[in-house]
Amino acid sequence: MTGPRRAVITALAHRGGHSSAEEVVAAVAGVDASVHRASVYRTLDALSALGVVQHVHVGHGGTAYHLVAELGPHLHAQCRACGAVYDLPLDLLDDVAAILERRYAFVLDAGHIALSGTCRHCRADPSRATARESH
Amino acid sequence: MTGPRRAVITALAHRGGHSSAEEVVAAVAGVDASVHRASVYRTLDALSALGVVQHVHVGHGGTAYHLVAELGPHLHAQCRACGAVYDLPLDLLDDVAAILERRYAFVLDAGHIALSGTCRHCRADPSRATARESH
DNA sequence: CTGCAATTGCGACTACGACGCAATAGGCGC
DNA sequence: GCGCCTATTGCGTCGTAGTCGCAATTGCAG
Repeated sequence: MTGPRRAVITALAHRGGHSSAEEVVAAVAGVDASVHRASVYRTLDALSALGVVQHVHVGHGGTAYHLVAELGPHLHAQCRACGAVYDLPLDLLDDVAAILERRYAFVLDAGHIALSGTCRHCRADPSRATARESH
Repeated sequence: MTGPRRAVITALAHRGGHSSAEEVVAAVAGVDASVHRASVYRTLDALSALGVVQHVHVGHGGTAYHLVAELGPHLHAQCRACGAVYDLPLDLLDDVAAILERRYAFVLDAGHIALSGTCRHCRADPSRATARESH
């Protein structure tokens, strides 16, 4: 457990919730300015392998990282219009996972991607949308 | 309906299945070498808006495009180990969509992201994995 | 305290995609 | 068929996200 690794964990804890890799880089710089960008990336990979952090692929928005300990395992959904990421209960896709396993022998890793759709705010007020994915 | 647009549709049809943007660029070059990279990207966006093509965010693998007419609307799952993308029936997430709408007023767009997991081949033979997402 | 393997800092590099702008070409009305 | 106006294109450049090779460093075990 080296300096940079502690800095990454500290930064993730300090920010809370989901952070993009580049946000983590910035937050780490605030903890220990001598830590290099590439080390943050490598550390995030290493901590993923150890199960300390999880990463989620968010459709349009790249990759998000978060501490597992902070919220426990859970699922994600992203609003296509405003980009917000919502947390969902872990069991939401249990039935789907069972079907996939039975019919296709495919083992689902539900927490690894964010579902996509439109959140209630953006349904009501489409102008909320930041200049995100309109295509 | 201009030259480049036809070239993109032709290229997509010629390749069949799912193609990354850069694969489309390469295929288009084979049809009409004078078509610029940026035009392919813009055309894919335009055709998405028209509903002629669909794009899917595939966890680790970027974005994939396909003609809607070719297979009809459907869902996707990607194997985290080997990167293969599988097609799934459209109704697989209907129950989940209903729950999300009822409980969170979130409108699910199930076809827009690929579910993640491990396919039957990679379960049986982990060495199959190309140098993809191990983290 | 010493030595070795793992990790780090660094910079350059790739890939994917977006943007601004001037030139071009589609297709509509006539 | 003709000309005009708008949408689209080609082009280069920029930005972002992430990776790589390598030499220097650091953690840790003995």
